[in-house]
Amino acid sequence: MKILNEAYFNLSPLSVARRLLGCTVVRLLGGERLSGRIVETEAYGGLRDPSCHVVRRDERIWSLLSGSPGVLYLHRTYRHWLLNITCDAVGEPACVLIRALEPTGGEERMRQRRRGARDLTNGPARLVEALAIDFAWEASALPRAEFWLEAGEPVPEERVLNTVRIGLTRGKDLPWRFAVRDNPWVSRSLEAVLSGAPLSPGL
DNA sequence: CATTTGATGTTCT
DNA sequence: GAACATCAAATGC
Repeated sequence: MKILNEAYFNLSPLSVARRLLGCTVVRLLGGERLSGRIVETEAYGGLRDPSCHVVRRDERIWSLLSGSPGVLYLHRTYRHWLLNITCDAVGEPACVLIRALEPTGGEERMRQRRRGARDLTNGPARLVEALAIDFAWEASALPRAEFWLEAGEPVPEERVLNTVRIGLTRGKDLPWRFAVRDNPWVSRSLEAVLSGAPLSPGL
C-alpha cells in the first residue's frame, strides 16, 4: 500500500482534489485503526479563487498554504474544524478540503467520538470529529505516525461528479468540488447542489 | 424526503 | 454587530 507524501500533493488543487477520490484516510487511535475512503473533496486557493480571503487574511496561513505540499491545514468555522491538505508547488497557495469519507474500519469507535450521532463521516466537520483529528497537528507534514493517507483504486471518470463548492459566499460559481457519484456518504446529493448555483457548462 | 432555524466561537468591521 | 469552507433538531410536505 502506497502511503502518500509531499510528492503526491505537488500538483494543482484541482488535480489533487480529483485524485484523492478513492484514497484512504487512516487514523491510529489507542491501538485501533480507524479508516475511511475519500468520497468528496474541494479545491481551494490559487490566484483564480475569490474565496482566498482565507489566504489573504493571515500571513501565517498564507505561508502555510504557499509552503510545502502535503501539510495539514486545519480551518475553523463556527465551533468546528475542517481538514485540509496543502498542495501545488511551493509559492502557489492552495489546499484541498476533505468533505466526506466512506467508513472502512473502526466505525464503532467513530460513533463513540460522534457521541452517538447518526451521521459519522458525511461532512467535513463530522469526519474530523469521528477520526479525532487534533488541531495540534496543524502545519505538520504527511505522513504522521498516527495519521496518514494511502493510495486507492482510482475512481473512473464516469463515476466522478464535478459541481460547485458547498457552503461558500464567495467563489460559489467555481466547479471545484469532486465527489463519487451516487455514493451514500457524500455530504449532499447532486440534486441538492443543482438547486443552488448552476454547474459550469465547461466541466 | 426537503427546507428552515438556532447554536456556536472566533475574527473582522 | 456581521460574517463564517457547519451541524443537529425541528418543521413542512
